[in-house]
Amino acid sequence: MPPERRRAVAARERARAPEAEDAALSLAARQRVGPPTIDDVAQRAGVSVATVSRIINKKAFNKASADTIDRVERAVAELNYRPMRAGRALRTLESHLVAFLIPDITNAFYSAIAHSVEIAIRDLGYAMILCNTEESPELQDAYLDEMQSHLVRAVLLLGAVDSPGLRRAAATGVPIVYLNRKAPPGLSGPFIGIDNAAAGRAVAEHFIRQGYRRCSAIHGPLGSSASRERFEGYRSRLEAAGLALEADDVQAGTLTIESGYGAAVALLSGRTRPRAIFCGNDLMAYGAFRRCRELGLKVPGDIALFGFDDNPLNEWLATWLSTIHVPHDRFGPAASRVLRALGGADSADAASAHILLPFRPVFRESA
Amino acid sequence: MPPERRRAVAARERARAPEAEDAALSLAARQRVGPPTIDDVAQRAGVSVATVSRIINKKAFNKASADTIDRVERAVAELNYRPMRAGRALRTLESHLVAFLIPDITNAFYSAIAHSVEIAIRDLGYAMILCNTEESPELQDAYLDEMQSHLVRAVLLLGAVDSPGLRRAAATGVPIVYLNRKAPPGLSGPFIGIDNAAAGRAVAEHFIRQGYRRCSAIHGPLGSSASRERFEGYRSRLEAAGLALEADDVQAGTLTIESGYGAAVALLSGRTRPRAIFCGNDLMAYGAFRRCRELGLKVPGDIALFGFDDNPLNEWLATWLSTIHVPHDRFGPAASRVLRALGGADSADAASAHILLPFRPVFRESA
DNA sequence: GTCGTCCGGGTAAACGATTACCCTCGTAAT
DNA sequence: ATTACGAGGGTAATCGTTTACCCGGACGAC
Repeated sequence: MPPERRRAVAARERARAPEAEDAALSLAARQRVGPPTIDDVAQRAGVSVATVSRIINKKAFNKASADTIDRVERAVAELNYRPMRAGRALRTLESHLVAFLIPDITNAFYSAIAHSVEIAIRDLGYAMILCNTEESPELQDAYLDEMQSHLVRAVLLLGAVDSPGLRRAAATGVPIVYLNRKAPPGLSGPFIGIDNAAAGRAVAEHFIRQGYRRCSAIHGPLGSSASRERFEGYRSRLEAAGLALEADDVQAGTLTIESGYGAAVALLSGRTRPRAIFCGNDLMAYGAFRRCRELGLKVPGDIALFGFDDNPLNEWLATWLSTIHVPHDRFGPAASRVLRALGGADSADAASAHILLPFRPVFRESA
Repeated sequence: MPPERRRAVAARERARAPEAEDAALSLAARQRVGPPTIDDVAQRAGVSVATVSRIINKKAFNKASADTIDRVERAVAELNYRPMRAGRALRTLESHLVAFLIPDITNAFYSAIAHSVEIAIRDLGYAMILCNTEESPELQDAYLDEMQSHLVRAVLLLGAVDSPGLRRAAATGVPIVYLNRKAPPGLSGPFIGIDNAAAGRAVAEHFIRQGYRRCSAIHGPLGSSASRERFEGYRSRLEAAGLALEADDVQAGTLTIESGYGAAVALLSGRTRPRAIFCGNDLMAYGAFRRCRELGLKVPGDIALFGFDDNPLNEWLATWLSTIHVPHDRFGPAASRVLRALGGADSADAASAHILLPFRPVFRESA
């Protein structure tokens, strides 16, 4: 029997044997283990549980004298009491948990965002429960359901994919904040991320400025607003400059290194090859890079690679990769603002707020 | 008022106004929102809550006829009912949460472990609550306390640091599993990781085999058993070969890229320089790599770098880095075994089990 | 016919925390 | 002297689930 159970069981046995004499009762009371409860604090401070609760929650302070507050706080410290979340959650029907759904925890860019968000969430007094969705609608749904039953305050959805469960969750009222990727069509909700279309255009402009005539692209899943918009911005800007992408020069990928490698194999298999490749994220650029090296192509001398996200490792390991820097460390503070607003009076505004973070092209030219 | 609250409030108001006529009652009953409860399921299936509970928990099936089971399961499906965790947790005094404390979520090696562990935890039917401790004892303690109040099943502690809260938590009975880094002195608990001393020796042997006469090291915090043991294994093996490390050739770091860079600056500032550097982890090797390039040194031609962990990105971006491959994808399954054992009859054995994972030196020689 | 003894359930008491009311003073205004 | 009121704090219901008991009937053994 896990030790946490012993206390409950003891209490139940006590209840079942009301004829037990006082000695046994107090024995049972003394023998119980597990964390102290609010009852213990109340007894030790010589007050009722109501008073203790009011004091630890800093509510209705007019209902407690300074002396009482002091006694209670001492009792809390002496017993090392911490309110059990389950009891509180059950009564208030809200927890101190915030769910964070992440498509790929091993992607350093995503985990940098997770890091930033975790700090913000902790500062708000919540704890973060992290779920890896692997871009799978089924997994996302399973977690969405699970998180609801945990009474999470909010769901932060990094890289949302469309799914029945998402639509269900959106309808039930738990706040969903979309990070990096907007809500799927028909759904709305606060969004935190960059202007992907503008960023895509910026890449195109750089290529144009450099005088690259033949440009190409490896884009991510077009079902993702982020991937779609950045690709569309890039494509349309090139087209406006008379450099329209040809079908052969566009490959679709899945935002993984392996997929970037595979796309580069296809892209660079013709007799002639593009001068520059815009990749949907840095990982795909890493994959493309390997293929370039296998073919003996110098980057960026023979072929320029442009990534997206600016993986924190880039400046150390991928000094050849130009990319769009997405300010991962600003997701947390932004999420914090949204979360606070959702709890406030202007929650209607917050529910549809779009926070656009500034992006910044980073040009890396070294070999 | 958050929608989840409305139901509770409605119920309370109902209780406060017992003279309300039936119409108002049923209105209130119909108007309530929020997720369905076990009562709703029971009513819809025409049974008592006890029966519903027994069926959804697959307990005491002899107490339900096939017909009843069917009715209940249909009701659950139709209402999309999911038991609220808080109620369950409060009653059973145990949750479906497993805490995972990670020193640095942006370190891809750690997050690869997190990924593996998350899958294993999900397979066990639990959810993972992830906390970033940043190697800080204070943060670790705060999270340890918080997790206890969440009634977590277990705490998986990746990269434990010694702290009062850890000793307190260890005493209270919540199972703590130490990953990668052993329990601090005086504490015991199941451990999952590699034989760091042997791995350190393997690095030394490689250097000896290669004929490197002057070897050096950038090690991590010696308070960490992992860092200490791998450095000690390396140092002692070199010494046994007559290649004892000199004081100038050893630098301490903090397992970050920046720290590796700084250590390399110091290490490579003398008139002569070591032929090889063993770094406490891959990140520090990345930092050292930059310094080497700044000095115009070829890696591994002029100077060999040896890392530790085998960051998943290495084979794509750091093809010059030899390292000790730690099987990050085996932490999850191992943790799963430990967790299952802790719940089983042999929990005493499990509480002190050491699972040694196989490591594998990876030699990368390309420029 | 009487006694176990299963089957198939229902009843109600917990789990720990919160909070709407209720109660009792002391004091001040009338 | 009476009323009003605020300060200080206690009582008990309640959140959703689980589960130890209780209960009525069917059925077989004696």
